Amino acid sequence: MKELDPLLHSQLRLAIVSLLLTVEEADFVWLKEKTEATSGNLSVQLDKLSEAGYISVRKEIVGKKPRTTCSLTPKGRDALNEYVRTLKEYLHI
Amino acid sequence: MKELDPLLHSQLRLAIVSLLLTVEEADFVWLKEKTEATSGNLSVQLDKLSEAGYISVRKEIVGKKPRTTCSLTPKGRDALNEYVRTLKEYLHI
DNA sequence: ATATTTTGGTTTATAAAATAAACTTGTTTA
DNA sequence: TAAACAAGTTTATTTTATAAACCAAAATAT
Repeated sequence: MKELDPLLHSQLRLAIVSLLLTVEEADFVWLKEKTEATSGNLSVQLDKLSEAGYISVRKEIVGKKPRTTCSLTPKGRDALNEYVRTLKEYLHI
Repeated sequence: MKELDPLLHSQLRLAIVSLLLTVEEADFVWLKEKTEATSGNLSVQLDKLSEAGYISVRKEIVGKKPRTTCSLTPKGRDALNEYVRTLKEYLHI
């Protein structure tokens, strides 16, 4: 049996990547609202996705406030597609 | 966002349940071969699924050897269906 | 006959994740 | 100007997954 990419096979990271799939760009605050994760957890998981090259993260100051914007990279998109393929094999869907 | 049943959202447990979906009954040795898990890991995860009522486990001695046979319960099947529904929502598939 | 290996596991220990709590820095607001 | 808030980060704790060690009985080799 093929293994499920452990980077994607995590509740929160899968949620993040799924959201990014629909939206082209998303900031920290929006992701936090959508996922209902704590800031800390979200921060950690974004780092992991970023280090894997699955998402790109841009940090800037906008109107005196910090803003962290994320988007799915082609590599991330590929990984997700592969993950879905594997899942479908598992679940016969 | 709905949460993915943590009992199913685990590489090995999902593999086990997926296999049981196709086969009505399976013994420890067969599951071990198919999943390529270690005995210890398999034993632990079967216990968790069993305690959750997702699978039923029968232990017997057959021809002087122990045999552990597992099968998916209706509850387990329902949980898996729900899990799949949630995943589909996440992934838009 | 008796060591030795194999089978079919279980139990315990370790490594890795996920999550939460505490902290930081700058910014409003009372 | 002290208190509260926003947007995060860092560190600590808990939970999970995984692996290593162990066990009992049977089969095999010596």
